[in-house]
Amino acid sequence: MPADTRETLIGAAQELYAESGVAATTPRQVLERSGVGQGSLYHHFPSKRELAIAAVERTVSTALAAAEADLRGEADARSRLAAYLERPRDAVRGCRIGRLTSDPFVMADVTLRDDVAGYFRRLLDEVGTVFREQGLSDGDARDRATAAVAIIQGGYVLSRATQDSDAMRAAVRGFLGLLGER
Amino acid sequence: MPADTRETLIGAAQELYAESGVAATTPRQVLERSGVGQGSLYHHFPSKRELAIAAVERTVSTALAAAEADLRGEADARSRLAAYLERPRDAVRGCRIGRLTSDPFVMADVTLRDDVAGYFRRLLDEVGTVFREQGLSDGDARDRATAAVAIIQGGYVLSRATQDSDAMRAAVRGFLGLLGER
DNA sequence: GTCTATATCTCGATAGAC
DNA sequence: GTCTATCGAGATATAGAC
Repeated sequence: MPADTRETLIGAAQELYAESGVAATTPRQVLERSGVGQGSLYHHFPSKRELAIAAVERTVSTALAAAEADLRGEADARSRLAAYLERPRDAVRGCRIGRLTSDPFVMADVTLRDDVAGYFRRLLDEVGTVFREQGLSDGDARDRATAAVAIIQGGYVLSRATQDSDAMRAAVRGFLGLLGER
Repeated sequence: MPADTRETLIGAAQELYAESGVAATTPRQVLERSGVGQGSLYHHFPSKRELAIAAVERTVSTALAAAEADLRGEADARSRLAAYLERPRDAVRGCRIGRLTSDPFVMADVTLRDDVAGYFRRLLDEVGTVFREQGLSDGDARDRATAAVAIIQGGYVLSRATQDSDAMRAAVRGFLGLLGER
C-alpha cells in the first residue's frame, strides 16, 4: 500500500523547503518530488499556505524534539551543552528553520512567523535551563543561552556562505573553548 | 540635475534586497522604488542578474569598510572587538549579506555566491587578526573569530525570528561576558 | 481521491516610438 | 536615455471527468 498521500506531500515539501525555502518552492515541484498528481495537492491542502504550515510545523516539532534529547539527558550540564553544540549537522545546507527568517513567504504570514518564533523561544528556554543548572543568574543564563544558539545559527550561515562545513565546527570550538576555561 | 539613474537603481535594489532578498525582488519593484521608467532598467543593466551583482557588490564593499573601521582603530584589541560586536545594528531587519546565503537567486549564481563568500572570508580574516594580536595561536584566533562572527549572524537570525532587537544584544553580552572573564 | 486540462496572474525581458 | 505596450514562460489555483 502507498504511504498516506498527505504525509507524502508534507515530506516532499519539507525536503524542498530545506533546499530552497518556502517562497521559491512551487506546488509543481512538490508534486514532482512526491510523485503525486496535481489535483491531489489541492484536495489535501486548500492552498500553498496550508501545505507550508503543515510542513513547517512538522519540521519545528522534529527539531525541538532533537534539541530536547540532547539537552535533557542524565549527563552533567556541560556535557549536555557540548552534545547539543557538537551534534553532527549538515551545516553547508543551512538551518531548515533559521533560513525561514529571511523567507518572504514565511515572514509575510503571521502563522508561519509565529511557528518560527516559537521554535526559537522554546529552544532558548531549553538551553537557558541548562545554564541555570550551572548556577548562573536568570539574566546571565539567558544571555549565554542566546549566545549558544546564535553560535549554531551563525555557524550555519558561515558554513553555507563558504561552502565549508568546518566553519560550524570552528565556531563551536571557539565558543566551547571560552566556556571550558572556567 | 537628477542623481545618476544607474546609481538610483542600485540604491533602490539594495534597499529592496535588504527587505525581501534578491529572488523575491522583481524588476518592477525596483522601478517603482526608484521612480525610474521600465525601459531604463534594461538600458543600464542587461538583466536582473547584472543589477543584482552591482547592488550586492556595493553592499559588500560598504559592510567591509564599516567592519574595518571598527576593527583597525588605534584602541586596544579588546576595545576594537567590543566596538565591532556592539555596533548599533538594525537587528530585526536581519543581515543584508547573511540573508543572501538562503536566497535561491544568489546561491544559483556563481558570481553572487562568490561575492557573499568573499565578504565572510575577509571579515573572518579581519577579526582573526585582532585575536592574534592578543597572543592567540593562528588556529585559536581563527576559531574565536569564527565564533565572534557567528554571534553576530546568529544574533540577526534570533532578533529577526523573535522580532526583538534585544536578542542580538543578549548574544553579544553572553559572548563578551565569556571573553571578559580572562 | 486522483487525474488532465486550463484559467488567471505576474514574472523577466523586448519592441519600438519619442 | 526614457517611455508605453506587450511577449512568452511559469506560478497558483480551479474545473470537471473518472
